[in-house]
Amino acid sequence: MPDSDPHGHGHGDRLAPVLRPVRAGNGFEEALEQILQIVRLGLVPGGERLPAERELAQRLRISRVTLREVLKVLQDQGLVESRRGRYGGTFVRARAEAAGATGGAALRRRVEGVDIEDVLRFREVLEVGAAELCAAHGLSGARAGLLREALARTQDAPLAEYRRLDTLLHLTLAELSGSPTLTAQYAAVRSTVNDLLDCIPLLVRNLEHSQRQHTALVEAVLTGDADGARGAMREHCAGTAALLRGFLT
Amino acid sequence: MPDSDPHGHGHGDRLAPVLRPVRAGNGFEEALEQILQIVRLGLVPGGERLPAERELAQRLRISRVTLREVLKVLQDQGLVESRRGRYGGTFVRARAEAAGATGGAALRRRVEGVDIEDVLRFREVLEVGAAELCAAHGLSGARAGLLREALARTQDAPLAEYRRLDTLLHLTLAELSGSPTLTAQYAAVRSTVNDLLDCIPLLVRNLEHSQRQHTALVEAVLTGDADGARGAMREHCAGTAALLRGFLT
DNA sequence: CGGCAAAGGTATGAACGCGTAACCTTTAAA
DNA sequence: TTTAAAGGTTACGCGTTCATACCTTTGCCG
Repeated sequence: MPDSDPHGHGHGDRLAPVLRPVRAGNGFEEALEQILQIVRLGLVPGGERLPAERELAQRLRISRVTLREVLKVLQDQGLVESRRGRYGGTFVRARAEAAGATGGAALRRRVEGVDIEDVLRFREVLEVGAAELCAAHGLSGARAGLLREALARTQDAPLAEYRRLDTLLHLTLAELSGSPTLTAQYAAVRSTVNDLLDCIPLLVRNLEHSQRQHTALVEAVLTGDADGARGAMREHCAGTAALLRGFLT
Repeated sequence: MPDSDPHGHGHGDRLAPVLRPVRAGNGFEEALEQILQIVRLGLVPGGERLPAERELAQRLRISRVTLREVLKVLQDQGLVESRRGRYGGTFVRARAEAAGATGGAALRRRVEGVDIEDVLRFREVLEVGAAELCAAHGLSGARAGLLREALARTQDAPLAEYRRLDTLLHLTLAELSGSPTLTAQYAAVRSTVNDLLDCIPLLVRNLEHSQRQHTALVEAVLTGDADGARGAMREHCAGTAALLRGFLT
């Protein structure tokens, strides 16, 4: 008889999925994670600034003191750079500069311990679901425009910006799904995926392939072809997944 | 020009999906939420006990003091009942007794402020995705057995237990998807769905319909029919969704 | 050229949340 | 009647976080 079930009540570890440790981190760590997300998702491109400290602290509902400790860490890792004076701010460093600062040690530290299968499957579920929701419910003119716009931006993207604009396209689709929870979860998982992608080479072949899939995907979504959208997205995700599974042991 | 973009950097509120307030609650509230999930999901059936305080505190990584404050609240709401002495413990009260205690005021409080569309869409995405993953990857003999078993239990369920066993069936499928993240997210969203379901009448008609869908779903999953599994699950979710949308304003 | 406004940089002290640790009390099985 | 295991209680202390104020830097605009 297992220790955890001394009374024979018979519900072995059914509680496991829910009974995870509370507070994965303190406020400081959570804030760090969120700002890392902004950077990894490319919501603020390299060279541009984050909101001012006072504003950022308010939005995260933490004190400026705590926020500054977070920024201190990011600066030590070479991910951001602060400039004083009016029109100063906290600027996101381009990936090239950033990698130079610590040799990517911080990235490797973040990536190890990630359950790749978990991430890839969860990602696929969210993306395929979002695509299907958008196609099935249809998009109003304005919303369709947003999607088309995001796609267009990826078409004529310089190589260094491709990852960022691709992320934005997918994030747009997630937002258009009409489920804020889905959007937030996608943002979280995608930021992890981007970390993984940073560990492997960027192949132009895959990139062109990606672009064709994006086009087909958006086409299907806009014409309300739910099956087509789902299929296109699944294939698209499978491509990335195969790539990552291949390179990461 | 909007206040939030004084420099014209042009990234309006792209940050919104990520920049939510840190620490939705303190440790106390997070723990409360998790134990509520256990109860709402029926992971511990009415009449049975939660793990002992000392063990529960360890698994949640909180102190016994904090845990006891959580249990105090749950007791005040009539959801659990403590018994002292050896072979005592914290027992989950059956829904009938629980409702009597506070007249369901606590339930109504939890339910208001829920974005129903968000919940229903997110739920559908997760469930359909889990079904497809299971069908596509195939289930080993042991795993297939778990699913069949969970289905069988819902077949001959007394009406009062149906909700609980249905939840367990769906949770099993989520676990079999092979993505712990998906499982955890499903647990969270399903506990909200159960709250919503508690606000509307239970119709035997729907229940029978549900059962047919469950059977078809499991059948499709076990034969590796991904399209069929997805379709069955989507229909199943649509049913619940229509019900909830109809009854809740 | 000088000042203003907005940004980051610094310092301090209090408040609060939470953990640790020890103890008491109850209870049913052995 | 003993005892083990459960809930009930208390006290103290530490680390995080907040609130607040103030200083310093710097570019634009009058």
